[in-house]
Amino acid sequence: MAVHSYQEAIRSARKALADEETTLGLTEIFKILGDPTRLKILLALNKQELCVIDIAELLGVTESAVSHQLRLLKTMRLVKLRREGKLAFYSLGDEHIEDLIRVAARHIAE
Amino acid sequence: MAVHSYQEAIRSARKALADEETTLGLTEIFKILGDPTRLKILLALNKQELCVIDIAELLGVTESAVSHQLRLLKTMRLVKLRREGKLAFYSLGDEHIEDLIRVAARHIAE
DNA sequence: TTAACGCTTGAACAGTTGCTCAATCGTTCC
DNA sequence: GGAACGATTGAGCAACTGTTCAAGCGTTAA
Repeated sequence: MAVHSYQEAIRSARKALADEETTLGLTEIFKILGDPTRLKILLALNKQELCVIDIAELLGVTESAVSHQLRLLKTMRLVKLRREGKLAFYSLGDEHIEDLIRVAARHIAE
Repeated sequence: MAVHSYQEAIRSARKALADEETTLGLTEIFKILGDPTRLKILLALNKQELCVIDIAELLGVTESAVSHQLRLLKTMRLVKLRREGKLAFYSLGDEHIEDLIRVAARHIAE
């Protein structure tokens, strides 16, 4: 639908901003993905579960740094945890993440 | 395709992390979207162009704050500028943004 | 029990971020 | 020209973020 007047444009924009709560929820997701360590963790867990030590080694960062970020990701329900003995296996907790990353990648490729 | 051994899982993860440059590009996009002011600007410009004063009023922030963020968005080619007299009309510079926001919204709605 | 291992946690620190404020620029109107 | 207006800019600041480091927890192996 085309916008016919500037007044109408402003009304349309106001409508797009109406749901403040959703908007803030969106920023939370994007903020999470906007850090290299966290995004790499999610990429690494894309198709399989991994334990903390291996994630750390794959990313080239300390276990501590990974653990801190995993806690955040778990809180946001983007990863989930399975304990097995003294190992902690993490895996993706949400199927939409893959979509998000794919769409963003398309932007880069343009 | 299923992963049959943990060694294979590690190989798969390593492959997912192979393209460091793309990964960093992705975080740049997500970082941009991960701020309420910037995301709101993009939402407001979703279907029409707007000038700085009106964006500021719609978001309830100062023109200065909007202008700072618009500069960033313009640098990243997420918005583009059209000057008309003393007004500066901004509009979306990329059609993928809408997709990104839609996919992220789906995550929230779950 | 003790030691080793995988992982987590909290405090502290350095770096970054987004805003405010004041000054300024460019355009329009008188 | 000068005033008004829309917009931009840079410096400064407060808040936030991600990492490091050291300490500690739970589990397993000796």
